[in-house]
Amino acid sequence: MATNNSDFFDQVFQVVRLIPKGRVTTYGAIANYLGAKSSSRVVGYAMNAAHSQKDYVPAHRVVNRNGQLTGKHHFNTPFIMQEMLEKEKINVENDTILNFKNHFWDPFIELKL
DNA sequence: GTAATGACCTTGG
DNA sequence: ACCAAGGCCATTA
Repeated sequence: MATNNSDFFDQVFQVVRLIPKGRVTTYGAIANYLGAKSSSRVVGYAMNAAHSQKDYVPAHRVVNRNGQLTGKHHFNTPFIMQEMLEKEKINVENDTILNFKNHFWDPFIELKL
């Protein structure tokens, strides 16, 4: 361990960066992909540190199981997240992604673990 | 060092 | 079907 306890965090960042444009995923999916489905909270916490990361992390493409933009308030502005998603051709209304299942990006299927 | 919180999810009543 | 509580891991006070 080279003084890098971001092991789990780095994993999350890697997966999030791999999310293609116009697609979204959930914390549980990432956690489950990493083998820690019970630790979905840590995934969300990792996103909190995403801003501290050197590389940009599309945290706006990560939402909860309900497809709700729970972490929009953690961005620079609470509107940036929805704006970004709309730019990705993703319809967002009432802080919730429409056709969420249609835009859902599953690492298990896409990354074929 | 202990206690409480958090961008969540699952299960029980 | 709806409401409530627990669990998991890490960070911060």
